[in-house]
Amino acid sequence: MAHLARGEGDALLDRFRRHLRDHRLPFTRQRALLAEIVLFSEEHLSAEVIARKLADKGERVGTATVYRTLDLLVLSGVVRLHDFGEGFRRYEPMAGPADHEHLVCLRCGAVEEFSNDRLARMLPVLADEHHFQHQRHRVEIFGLCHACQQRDLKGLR
Amino acid sequence: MAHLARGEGDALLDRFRRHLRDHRLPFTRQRALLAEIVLFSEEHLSAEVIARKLADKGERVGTATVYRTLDLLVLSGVVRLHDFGEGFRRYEPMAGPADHEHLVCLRCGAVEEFSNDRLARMLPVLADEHHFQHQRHRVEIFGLCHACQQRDLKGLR
DNA sequence: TTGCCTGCAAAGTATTTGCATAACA
DNA sequence: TGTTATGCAAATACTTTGCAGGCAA
Repeated sequence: MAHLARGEGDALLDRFRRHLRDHRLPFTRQRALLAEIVLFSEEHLSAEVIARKLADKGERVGTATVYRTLDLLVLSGVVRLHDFGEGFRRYEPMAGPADHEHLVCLRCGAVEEFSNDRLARMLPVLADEHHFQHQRHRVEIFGLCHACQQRDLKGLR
Repeated sequence: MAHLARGEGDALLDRFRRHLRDHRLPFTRQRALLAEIVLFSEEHLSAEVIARKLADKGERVGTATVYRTLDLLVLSGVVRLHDFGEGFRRYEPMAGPADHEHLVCLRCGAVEEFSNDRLARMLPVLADEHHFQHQRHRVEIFGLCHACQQRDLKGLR
């Protein structure tokens, strides 16, 4: 992960604030707290993890507010929603215009990102071959992350 | 869809029966009914749709049995489980050893399949470049199916 | 017969909604 | 001050589990 350039989180936060202002929606304490957690995170957070981070800070924020604010962040275009088929959703800061794909570790659940031009160019072409109009896509590779591979090697010795 | 060669459903059904026999598990009426619906389907069915198909046949099969039998079908390796992030899961007959990817229509929800050798070879390589051990992957392209594109064109005239 | 299965209903998990109160602009 | 948000709790959607009774081998 760790794709956010310094200041990128700030830019997203600004965009979020602008979105709220443009729609005459208040920038509340809860929204600020949530936005900060998600927009400056290097991970793909779940609603539950976000709620726990708030609780750890000593902030009392209701579950409904967490979900409603996440919706708002997605609507503002500063956060991207993911469903890796785990039974819950994850949220990550929108990292510039560059799309990226995911590597999901089946052992430890870690999620890494990658992007590849050749892949990105290929998918709309493949769609077209099937008379399908590509709008967006999702590529996920499931397997073992580097750390878990190392751990396996150690275990075998 | 429509990828199943004639007789392929029968082969899968045989494999399912063999799996049950090998594990000393009974081949019950419900399991036969469910297997038939899923293994001979051309679509990616949800548990709900499967239950409805059973009900339409006048068969009374409990929800729990539907889910438990689907688990069994997945375990036997004759059915593949999918989660397209719709809030529920879908099941499709395992179509030979050839992996395929999905085209999901955002308008009508139709799911088409496709496969591409170059793509299939590319993904393990990309994983490897990130020191990630590829086990399986998921490629989904979201957009408009041919029918929905046509419909749009008509609407514009 | 014996073990596994089945249906039902209750529990579980993640998320959404309704409503009285509270906070923002 | 007038919206709109918030927290709580109840509701929802899909799936899983527990249990008493019922089939398959």
